[in-house]
Amino acid sequence: MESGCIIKHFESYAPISRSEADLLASLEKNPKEYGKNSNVWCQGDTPGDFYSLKQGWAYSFRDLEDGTRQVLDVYVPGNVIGLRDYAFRSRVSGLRMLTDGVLCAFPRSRLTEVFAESLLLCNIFFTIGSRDQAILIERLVNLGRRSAREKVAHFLVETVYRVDRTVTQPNQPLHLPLTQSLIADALGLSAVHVNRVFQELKDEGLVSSPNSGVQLLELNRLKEIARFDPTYLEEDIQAAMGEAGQFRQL
Amino acid sequence: MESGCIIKHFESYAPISRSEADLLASLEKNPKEYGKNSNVWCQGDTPGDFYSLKQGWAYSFRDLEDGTRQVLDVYVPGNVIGLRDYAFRSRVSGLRMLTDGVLCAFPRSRLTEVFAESLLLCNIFFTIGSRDQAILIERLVNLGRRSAREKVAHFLVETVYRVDRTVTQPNQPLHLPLTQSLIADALGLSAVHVNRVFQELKDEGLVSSPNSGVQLLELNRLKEIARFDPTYLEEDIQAAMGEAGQFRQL
DNA sequence: AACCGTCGTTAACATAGGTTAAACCAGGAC
DNA sequence: GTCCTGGTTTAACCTATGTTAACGACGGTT
Repeated sequence: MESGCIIKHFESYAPISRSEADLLASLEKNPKEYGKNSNVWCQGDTPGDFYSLKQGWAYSFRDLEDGTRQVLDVYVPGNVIGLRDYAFRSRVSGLRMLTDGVLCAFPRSRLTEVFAESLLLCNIFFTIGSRDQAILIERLVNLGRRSAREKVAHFLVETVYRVDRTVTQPNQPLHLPLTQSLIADALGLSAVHVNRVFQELKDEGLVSSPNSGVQLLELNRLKEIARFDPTYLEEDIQAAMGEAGQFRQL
Repeated sequence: MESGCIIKHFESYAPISRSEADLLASLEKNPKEYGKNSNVWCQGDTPGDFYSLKQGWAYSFRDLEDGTRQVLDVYVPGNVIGLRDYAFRSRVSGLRMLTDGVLCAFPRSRLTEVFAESLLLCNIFFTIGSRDQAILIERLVNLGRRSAREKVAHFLVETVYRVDRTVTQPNQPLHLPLTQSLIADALGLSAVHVNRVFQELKDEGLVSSPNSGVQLLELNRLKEIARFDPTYLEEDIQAAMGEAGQFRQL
């Protein structure tokens, strides 16, 4: 477990060598715990570090002038967070914990060095950026052209897909630590209306909400409602680097 | 002019060396002309090339099952297009010309080589990805949490900001080759309603629509309406690479 | 000149989703 | 136990935006 949280995540993209693992390990400063609802950074802050999310859930968001907010993305364990601010002098969005969790920080200033030392890692970072964009694109489609019912279903299904299923028990009911008002702010809806949709979905036996959070009971029905097509989550670094890529030497 | 269209664009991020310019030049296959409304690629296609937009305007979009569509982004001369598909086996969105134009293609397979040969170019590509994300984020906020009037104003102002003002005559009225139904599809609105807000804006003397396209007459008023904050367009590669970055040798 | 297709415009009507507000519920702090 | 607080639930009411449909203006084609 102390193999470092970035490393494990990166291995899911491509086999990485000993030296590359060392390089990644050198990036990580000490893991740090954050309490539920605590801010990791705020929009406008000067970006110093990127993070990888070792435990727990987080979300990025923008607060608007009129007191309303837009949730931009939800992060699940394993995700690399903050690359989006790579070339900016201030953070374009805030980051807050959705649950208690642990983050590993690594300094932005060292990213260029990593690029220089490992082409594979460079490609993986690029792949992550590409995937992040694909997710944003899909969220855009969701916001722009789907009904509230479809939006909610799509968001739930996507989130399940993003959870690393190697961690989740395959056949267990799927539990997401999302609140209804978070979902509302992610989908551009009011919390009241999200609740209306939830009542429907509950009546149909597709979801339930125990103490807190959401349980997905009928993933397949939800996929149908959302017309969910997971292509946009199936990135593949081989497609980018070609077969030869991974045999390159340092 | 034949210095290559990518090169000019990249120089706007950082001074690039002779050898880097040569490297970039080697990427470009022949510029090719595309007619208005022609498809450059379709969603689902196997991604082979990236493009830089030398002349004219283009837009990326997704067609939905119910016949509706979502416009994802509009591209103006100079933009690099398609990086988003970097790590995917099929294009996540289609690309179509908004006007007649010229594109330069460069093969994805060579991008890794570029990364290997020039750290600066690698960083610039990363910066472009970062900027693309910032634009998507802002579009998300626009779709999720603003009124139709604000959406339209914001979209127009953003688009003006993205046009390279070194090309545009500074004090000329700003003309954008956008159609109302494109704007509708970009903002998740109906064409009819976009027209309604256009009537308003025209009555107030903020925009006009001559033969075709949109003229912005009162940019400052539009910015107010949109509560436009251009921070998200002001990326800066120095922030990422640090001061030392650009003095590195090949 | 006549035709056609695309885009813009307008009006009448329909509805999904917003707003407000009040009650409720569970868990944590004391 | 009692109080709070953050989240959920319900209901009544309201409005921004969608839908449909018809017409007009323009540019390109034959």
